[in-house]
Amino acid sequence: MNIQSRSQKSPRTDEEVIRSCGLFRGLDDTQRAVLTSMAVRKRFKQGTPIFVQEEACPGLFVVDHGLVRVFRLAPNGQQHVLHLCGPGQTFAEVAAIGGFALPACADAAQPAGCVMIPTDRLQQELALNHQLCRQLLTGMAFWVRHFVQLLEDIALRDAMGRVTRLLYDSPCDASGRIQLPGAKKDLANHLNLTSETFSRVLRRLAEQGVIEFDQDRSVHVIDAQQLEQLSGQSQNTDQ
Amino acid sequence: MNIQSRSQKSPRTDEEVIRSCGLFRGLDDTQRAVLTSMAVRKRFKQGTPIFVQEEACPGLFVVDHGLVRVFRLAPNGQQHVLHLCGPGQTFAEVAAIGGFALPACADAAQPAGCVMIPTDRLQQELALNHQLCRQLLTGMAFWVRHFVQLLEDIALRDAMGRVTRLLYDSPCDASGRIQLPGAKKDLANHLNLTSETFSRVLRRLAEQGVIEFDQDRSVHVIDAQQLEQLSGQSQNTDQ
DNA sequence: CGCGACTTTGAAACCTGTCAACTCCGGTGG
DNA sequence: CCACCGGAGTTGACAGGTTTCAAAGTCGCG
Repeated sequence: MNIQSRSQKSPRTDEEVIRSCGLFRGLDDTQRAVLTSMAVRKRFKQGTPIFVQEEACPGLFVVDHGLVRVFRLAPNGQQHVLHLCGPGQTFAEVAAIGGFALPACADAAQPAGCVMIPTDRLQQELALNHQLCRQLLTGMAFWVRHFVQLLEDIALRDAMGRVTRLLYDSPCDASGRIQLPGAKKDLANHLNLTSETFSRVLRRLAEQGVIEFDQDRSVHVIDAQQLEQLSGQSQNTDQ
Repeated sequence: MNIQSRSQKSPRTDEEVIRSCGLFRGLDDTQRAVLTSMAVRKRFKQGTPIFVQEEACPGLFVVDHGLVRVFRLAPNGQQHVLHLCGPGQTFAEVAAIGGFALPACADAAQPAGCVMIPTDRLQQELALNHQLCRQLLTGMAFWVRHFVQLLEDIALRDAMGRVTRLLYDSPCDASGRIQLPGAKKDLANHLNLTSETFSRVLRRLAEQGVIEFDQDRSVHVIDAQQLEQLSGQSQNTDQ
């Protein structure tokens, strides 16, 4: 499990937010300054829609604080949570860079503040700035790889496998406590499970002594080794 | 349904193959010439492994003729078919561009010929060539969008929805005949179904008069309207 | 306090995977 | 030429995991 590094304070400068973002890691100060100069601040109250799919993309968003829920809406009203974006993560990058309509919706799962780089200014900069292009290109490649893994998880793992993998990949503090981001129903949906199944799996893990519930939506990992083992395999309970 | 455009002859020059490829659409002649100069020919007999996941990426592949199966292998031996690549399609682009290990395996589902652009030469070129960078950047963005759709399909649709969508999106000739690419078991696996379920769904569609089987692995669409309707919705058989 | 959203829990229904048998087809070798 | 074989595809019966439905419990908030 990853050890949570910094605990971020809310008021950060645009430059700090952009620097904290994985997608822009590798840019030098000059490059970042260019992006910072284009940045626009956005704030969203909990539950507020940020954008709707099929619309033109307003820009590339970097989360400063809070939690953003990116989800895809099917014609019949079903929705699937693609990402829960916390501080330092980006969303709508793909549409902003590719220059097409938004493939998904987003709203604020918790009160959230973002830095937005408008699509047109980003495009202008991309036309001139070779280094930025390359940086985003490799960033995008990582992004695809991430999706391939997500796809594999949903396709090849059963409920237990998906949940344990989520826990195993989640950041935790030094004592092994994991703060679940967002509501359980959103997490469950992201794993393509119902909240009921999610709940049941968690209980089974607790009964087996692998985890314990703390109050306040946090989970304490007791048997990290078994958790790893469970998250490593998939389907078939054999062996 | 898309109308199949050209039927390609096998022997094409490297330049023609690269031009036919969606990822490189938008490049001018000079740019394409640069890529062509780096190109290496590869041929694979049916069933031959092309590469194995976790290896270093040899290069970016463009399919000239035949069919390539790209799939991910889980630790327990299960596999999931990510793509069936026909003529004009690329694979291993992500790893070649991002410069990391291959996230998936590939083999020849049918005898196949490919044009390969070696990773190191591609990287060299990307370092210098701004236009190529931009082109691949937007290409990559489309690629991500494609994955989001694939994810949505598998997450939000039931077996009937996935199969009808496959049929609806498949290229057909003017009379509405669809040539299924590759073996049914591979197609089924790509949709995250077993071949048994795939077969049953197809039969149900035939019983309802939506499609008819021709011999020779091809399908004749009778009621395109109903097919569209079925492919548009998901889960729940209601209405 | 009381409403509403989230979570938990149980029972039943459903879809899909698994297992097994059978057919069909192409290739091999006697 | 034909018997034999193995892989792909079809079909049926069955089991199992998840969803669905329903109800009760919990938490936060006006």
